Amino acid sequence: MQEIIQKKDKIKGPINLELTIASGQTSQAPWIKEEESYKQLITVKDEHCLVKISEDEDNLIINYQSLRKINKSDVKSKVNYIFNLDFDLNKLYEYLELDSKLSQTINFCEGLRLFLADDPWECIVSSIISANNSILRWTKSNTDIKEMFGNKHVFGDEIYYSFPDTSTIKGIPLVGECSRDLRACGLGYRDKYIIESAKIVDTWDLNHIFELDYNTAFNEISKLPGVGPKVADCTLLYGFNFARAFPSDVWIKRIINHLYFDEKSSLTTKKVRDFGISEFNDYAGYVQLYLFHYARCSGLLNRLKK
DNA sequence: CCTCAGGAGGCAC
DNA sequence: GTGCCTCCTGAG
Repeated sequence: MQEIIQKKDKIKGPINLELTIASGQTSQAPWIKEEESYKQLITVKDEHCLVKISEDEDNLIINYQSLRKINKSDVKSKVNYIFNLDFDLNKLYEYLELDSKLSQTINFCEGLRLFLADDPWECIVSSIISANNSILRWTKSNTDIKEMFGNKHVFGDEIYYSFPDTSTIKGIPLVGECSRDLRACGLGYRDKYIIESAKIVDTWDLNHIFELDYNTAFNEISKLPGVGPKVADCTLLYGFNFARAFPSDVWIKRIINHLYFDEKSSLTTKKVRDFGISEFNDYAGYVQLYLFHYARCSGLLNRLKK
């Protein structure tokens, strides 16, 4: 087990691991909590690496191990990427303070950061599963896919499963042909979307998506079956770190409607997406994250249900 | 038993 | 382009 100590005062703004991991962002299933640390199998330069992250008052502590040799600096930059530690949260808070509707979110979201995907392909699948679904079922499906179809990795007495790649998933038979099918993971009719998407992504170089401008990337990713506007934006935000993406669902529509429009206005999720992108620009993704978490914690979400 | 929530796809207009 | 229905699962 190797160790990386990262001083919190070198990070721009606060970091709350618990909040970030457990806030229901659709990039990946939550990391596993073990006493005071969180652990997960991630990939570092194509090598599988078990990471355990914890914190004390002054430091983030990253412990890691892998079967083959990997560079400490590569582990550090991947973990920093996943927890968006290079992002300046203080600047975001200065921006949120300018709008009284947004400034109230800070109290509920102190240290909440984007929880970015270790693997963009995993994020595409988990975002497809999130559509028309609940967080509880979504989490279970993601975990089941890894355990049923992923590769097993043993570290001492601990067993982890990596997320199955496109060539594995595209070969999974549809329901009825085999008992070990995707529906056994509880994801319902989305099974064919995932298998068909795997066939398409298998012919893509996903790293290419990172290089595109946001609109082009949105059009590209929208070509996949099961990927509509909301899922495309989730994928671009959490899987490819496009800060402008503003995932717009019924919940964010209700919140935006309540805060920025007449209660009786006829907003659609599409209009809300356009509003979010043009209003919040490069902070759109964070504003969506903060508004949703604020609404859930403040009780606003429950009031908007009625 | 029934009803409901949640986005994408598909079809009608 | 907009409106409406179905897809599956688990919770109530």
